[in-house]
Amino acid sequence: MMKNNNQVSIPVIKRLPRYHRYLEELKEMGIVRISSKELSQRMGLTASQIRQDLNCFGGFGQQGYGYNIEQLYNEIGTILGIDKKSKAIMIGAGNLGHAIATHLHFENRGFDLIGIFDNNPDVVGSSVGGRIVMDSATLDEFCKKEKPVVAILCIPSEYAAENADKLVSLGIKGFWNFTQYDLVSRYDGVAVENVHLGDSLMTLCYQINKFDTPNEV
Amino acid sequence: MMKNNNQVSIPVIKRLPRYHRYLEELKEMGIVRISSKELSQRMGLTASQIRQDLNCFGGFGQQGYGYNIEQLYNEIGTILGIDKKSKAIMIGAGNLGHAIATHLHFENRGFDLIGIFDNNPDVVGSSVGGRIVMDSATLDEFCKKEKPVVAILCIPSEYAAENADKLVSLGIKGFWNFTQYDLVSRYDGVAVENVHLGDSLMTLCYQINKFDTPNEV
DNA sequence: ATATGTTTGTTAAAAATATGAACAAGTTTC
DNA sequence: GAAACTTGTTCATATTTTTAACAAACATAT
Repeated sequence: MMKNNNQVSIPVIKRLPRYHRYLEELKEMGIVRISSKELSQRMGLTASQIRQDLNCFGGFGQQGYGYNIEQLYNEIGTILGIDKKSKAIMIGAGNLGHAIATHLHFENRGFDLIGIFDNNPDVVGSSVGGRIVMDSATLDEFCKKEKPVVAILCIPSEYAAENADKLVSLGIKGFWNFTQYDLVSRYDGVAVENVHLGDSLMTLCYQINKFDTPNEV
Repeated sequence: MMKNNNQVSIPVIKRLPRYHRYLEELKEMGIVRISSKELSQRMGLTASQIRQDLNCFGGFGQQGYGYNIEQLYNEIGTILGIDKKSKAIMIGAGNLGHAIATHLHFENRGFDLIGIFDNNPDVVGSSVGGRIVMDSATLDEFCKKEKPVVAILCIPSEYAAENADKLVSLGIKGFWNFTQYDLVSRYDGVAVENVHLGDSLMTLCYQINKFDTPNEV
């Protein structure tokens, strides 16, 4: 069913989780089928874009009928790979790491969080979301044995570079980066998904002040 | 000094915080000036783009010299409005809210977090980052008195819509939305900055699995 | 069965965004 | 004062992303 996924653009990929969310909601409402037109109205975009996005991966709909919601939901899940359950580890169990580890449902999004590491003796040994925080000193050994593929960086920005280098050498193929440090294009074949909360907040700041700033040409 | 900010594209705005970060780093390294060429090499983009981005707001450089780092840093800060210190409140003091409230430096990014609210009696009254969590029942009164402009939503997605509607009626002009709920275009003149962590994780999931999936055309 | 209305997949056009080249004018440096 | 830089700006081009259009396929109703 799947088409060539050789070069699907990032913006398309970024929209898939949103489709997935809306479809899940529709599914739970008991709705069976939907047209690109109606979905577009619900989501606030054009029907054309929906059809084109989906056709990057294959034809999941049917003329005159539309899309079967459950089928499309599953297809998008497969495209995203959330049935794979890749092994992930978290580096840093501070405030943010703690919240991410307990708040997110990794298992619903293609990951299995198999280890949390910190170098603070006060934190090592404590429980975070039912998982015991391990000492960073044992990271090498752990990785060689368990072979995680993704690392979640919840450490201070100044330690990001050295940690990332080390993790890549230990076989990590992707980062979920919560630090301010730019991991962009530092390594080949390593995926990086940045969550720059500070940048996001500043963008909001701009938008807020834009409205009530008089034009001062 | 500022040009017309009537219609600067979102991609440009989203790049400003990154410029800001790099300039801060250069400033702390004691470097005084930099050319668009050198900055472009450090940041992995073209000198042309940097000059064009900056010129959306005005001419901050000087021929033959380049840009004064401290000055440009301050200018970008002003453009983003981080000196304004807009009043912000947080709704939801669970794991994530707790982490956001204690981890982020709001005062460096144009905001002053003046209140945290929750409706869980076990949480109300506790201290989060030095701030006492207030009862959601007192939200109306608080807003009428303090007039916050931004709300940070750290509540379960199913309560997002009702809370947002209420907050808008109480004068909120912008949301930092950590829920999965789509606040897009629900209100006019209200800024929304989404942090969809689940979507971000699924995007990473796709990228990870893309590499090791054989083409099945 | 047939006609009518719906909706997809796909192609083509349009819009937005990014890139690159060029250059006069102002600075710095020697 | 001359040579080397570098910006702000303009223009042309390339790339990416979005929107529009429509034939072919299906559903539904009579």
